[in-house]
Amino acid sequence: MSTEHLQHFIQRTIPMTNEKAQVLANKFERVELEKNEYLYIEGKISKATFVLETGFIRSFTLDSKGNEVTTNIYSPFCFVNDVLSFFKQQPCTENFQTITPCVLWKMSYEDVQANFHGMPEFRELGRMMLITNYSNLKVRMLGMIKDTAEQRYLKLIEQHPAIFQNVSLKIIASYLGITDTSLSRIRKEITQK
Amino acid sequence: MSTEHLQHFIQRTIPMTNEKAQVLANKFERVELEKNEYLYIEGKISKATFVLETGFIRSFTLDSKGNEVTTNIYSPFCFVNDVLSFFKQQPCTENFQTITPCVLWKMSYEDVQANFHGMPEFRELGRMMLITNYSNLKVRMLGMIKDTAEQRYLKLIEQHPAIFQNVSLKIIASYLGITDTSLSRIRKEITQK
DNA sequence: CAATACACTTCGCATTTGACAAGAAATTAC
DNA sequence: GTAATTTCTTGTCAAATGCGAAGTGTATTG
Repeated sequence: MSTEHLQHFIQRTIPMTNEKAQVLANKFERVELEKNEYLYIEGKISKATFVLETGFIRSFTLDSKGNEVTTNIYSPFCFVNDVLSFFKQQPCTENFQTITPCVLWKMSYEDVQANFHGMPEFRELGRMMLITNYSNLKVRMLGMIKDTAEQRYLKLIEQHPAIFQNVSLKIIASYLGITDTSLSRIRKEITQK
Repeated sequence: MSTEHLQHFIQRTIPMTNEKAQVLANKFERVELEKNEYLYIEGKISKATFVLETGFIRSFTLDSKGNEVTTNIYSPFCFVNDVLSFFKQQPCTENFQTITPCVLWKMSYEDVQANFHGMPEFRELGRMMLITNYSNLKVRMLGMIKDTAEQRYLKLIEQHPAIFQNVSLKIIASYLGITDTSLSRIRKEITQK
């Protein structure tokens, strides 16, 4: 299978020559997953890190009442991992599950370790993964604070319309921090305007 | 003024010899601030990074209705900075303000840059700053999802009792994601148990 | 095709939470 | 020490939100 798109993703993330990017891309293993398969389980230690090429993935955890709460929805191309669990080899704090069939690129913890010291580009990629994740989390956190549920919904439609063709409104609602009932009400109000 | 405590903080963060830690510590400049002074202003680019030795600081932003929402409360010893603004030299997304008089250790962006390449310990400290901030943010985010306001309140008392002697309940309530009215009700219920 | 499951919407009701205002207590300023 | 300000609590009321159930439409399966 072609690593062409993966290579471009790497170059978008960290500028480097085609050759270097090709070397890095070849260190990933292609993985296909069905719908509803798990990448990470809460409480277990992450053994691999992923890049998503096609499909949709969500991370979720349980609230105090036992309800599943979606913490993130991943659409391609992007890193998919529990960075803290992976780098610090501590238990995952969330579950990661495919929402649709997915094509992923996988690298094991051992492979990352083996390449980390020899290749500066590798370290840079790891660093960028951390910064990207942190940045996304912060944007999300501030969005939760500053915006109303309706504003978050409109932003999501605008920025990730593909999610609405592939992910159920129940999961989207949970990601927006509301129930599917409330989301339904919001959608009704918007169409009436 | 003695850099002794700063040096120990550095060594707790990244294990290194006393000599190395002393060199690093000496690159910080001691700063004293009054109550209610600002370290960072939303929209401006961070020019310095801080370590808090004594006092309390909060970060906050405005929600869609213009209310101040406290995003974090900092108590010593800890890093205080808008990491993304500092490292990527992009506008701050929050305001940082002293809640009490504070003693801080400051390093300018230029000094960090000047030392970053020569000293591996420096890079490590920067990396650890990023990881610590990310980890804290993630714990906070998950706490907001998984716990009730009462549970968050009890955890804060348990883990940072000193905050309750130095920070107003209005700010604490906002940090917990509720109004001061709700916090007052929670406190009442707890004492009645 | 029929049966079943699933996704989404909608209704009524209960609960939670916030907004506002009043008042008590504590702190600060002069 | 007194006045002024701020902080904290408490009550009432209104709005927002979640919950459970019912109903509709769509997709899936045997």
